[in-house]
Amino acid sequence: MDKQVKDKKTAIMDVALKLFTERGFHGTSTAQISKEAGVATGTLFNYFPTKEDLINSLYFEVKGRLSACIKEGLDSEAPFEGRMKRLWSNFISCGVNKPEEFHFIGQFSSSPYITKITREEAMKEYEFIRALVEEGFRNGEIGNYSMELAMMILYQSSRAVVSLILDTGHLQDTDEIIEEGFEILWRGLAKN
Amino acid sequence: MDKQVKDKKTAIMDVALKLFTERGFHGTSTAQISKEAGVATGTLFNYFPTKEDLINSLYFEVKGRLSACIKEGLDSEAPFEGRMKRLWSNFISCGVNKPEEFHFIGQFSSSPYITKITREEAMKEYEFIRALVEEGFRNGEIGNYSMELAMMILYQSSRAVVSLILDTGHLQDTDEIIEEGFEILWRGLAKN
DNA sequence: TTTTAAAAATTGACTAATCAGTCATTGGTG
DNA sequence: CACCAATGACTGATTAGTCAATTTTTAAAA
Repeated sequence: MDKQVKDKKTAIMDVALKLFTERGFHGTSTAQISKEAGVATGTLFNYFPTKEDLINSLYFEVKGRLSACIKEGLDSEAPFEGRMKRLWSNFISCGVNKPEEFHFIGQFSSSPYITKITREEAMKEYEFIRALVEEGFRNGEIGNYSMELAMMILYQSSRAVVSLILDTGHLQDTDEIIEEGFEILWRGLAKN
Repeated sequence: MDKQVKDKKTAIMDVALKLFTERGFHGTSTAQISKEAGVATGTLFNYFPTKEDLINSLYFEVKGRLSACIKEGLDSEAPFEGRMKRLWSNFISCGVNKPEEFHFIGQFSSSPYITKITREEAMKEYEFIRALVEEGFRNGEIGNYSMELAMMILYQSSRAVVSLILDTGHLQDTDEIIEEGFEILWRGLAKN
C-alpha cells in the first residue's frame, strides 16, 4: 500500500470519525464523507465495500488507539492503589486528549446497531482493566462488592469525568479533577 | 381533545419511543412509525408538523415521566444520607422499570436533533437533584469536592448501575445492587 | 534515458430505494 | 348538512452503492 493510497484511506477515516461523532452514523452520508475527504464517492467504496464496513473498520482502529493510550505505563510493579490511579489517570487524560475517539466509542457502544456479540468482542480490548480489578478483589484491596458493579462504576465514573472536562471546558483543571475524582472513587471502592 | 385523538397521538408516541430506542433517530423513518402505530403517514404530521417536533415532544414527555418517578418520596424530613439514598434508589429503580425511557434519554440527550430550548427546559426537571447535592455541600455532609464532579459521578454511576442490571439481566438482584452501589457512592462522596 | 503498455487507482454520472413532508379526497360524527 | 380528523398516493430531495471511462503508477523494454 503506497503513500497515495494510505493518504486517501486515512483522509476518509479521519473525516468519517469527525462526522460520525458530530452527526451520528445515520446522520452522516457517504457522499458527505467523500466530499469532505476530497475524494470521489467511488473511492470510498473501493476501500470500504459498504458503509457498515467503514464504521466497523473505524471502530477497531479507534478502539485500538484508545486502548493503547490507556495501557501506557500500567505494567509497573507499583502497589495496587498506584496502578489503579494510573489506570484512572490514563483513562481520563486519553479521553481528554482524544475527544473525537472518546465520543465515537461512547456513541458506538451504546448504539442500537451493535449486537451483543460485537459488544462483547469489543470488551476484550479492555480485558486488562478487568484483570486489574480482579487482582484488587483477590488481594483484598477492593471491598467486597460485585465484580461487575465495581467495573461499571470505575468505567462510567471515568467517562463522566472526561465528559465534565470536555463539555465544560475545564481543560486547564484536568490534573486537579483527576486527583479529586480518584479520591472519590478510591474511597468508595477500597477496603476500609 | 377527545379519546380518539388522544389514542392516535399516544399510539404514535409509544411506537416512536420504542423504535427510536431500538434504531436511533435517523434509523427510524416516519413511515415506519405511522405504519406500526396503525395510522396513515399524514396523521403523524397532523400531530407533529415535523419529525423534529415529534422527537422534541417525545423527549420532553419521557424526561418528565422519569423525573416524576425519581422525585417520589424525596420531600421527606429524613436525614441527608437517607434522602440521598432514596434519590439513588429511585434513580435506579425508575431506570430499571422504564428501560425504554432510560435508554431513550441516555442515547439521545446529546443529539443535535434536540433543540437547545428543549434541553434546557428538560434540565429544569432535574434541578432538585442539584439542590439536594448543594444542600449536602453546605451542611458539610459531602466532602469538599467540585460540585459538578460530584453531580456527574452521582448521575453517571446510577446510570452505570441501571445498565448493569438491564444488560446482564440481574433484575432479581436489583435491591442488593442498589445497596452495594450506594455503599460505594456514599463512602466516596461523604465527608470523613 | 525514453517509450510503452498493462495494472491499479480514481472518478462522477447514474440507479433504485427510501426519505420527510404535502394535499386533495374521504368518511365518520353531531 | 357542516365539520374536521384521517387518509395514502404523491413529490422532490437524498440515500447507499455501481460501473464504464479516465487518469496515474509501475516497471520492463528499447
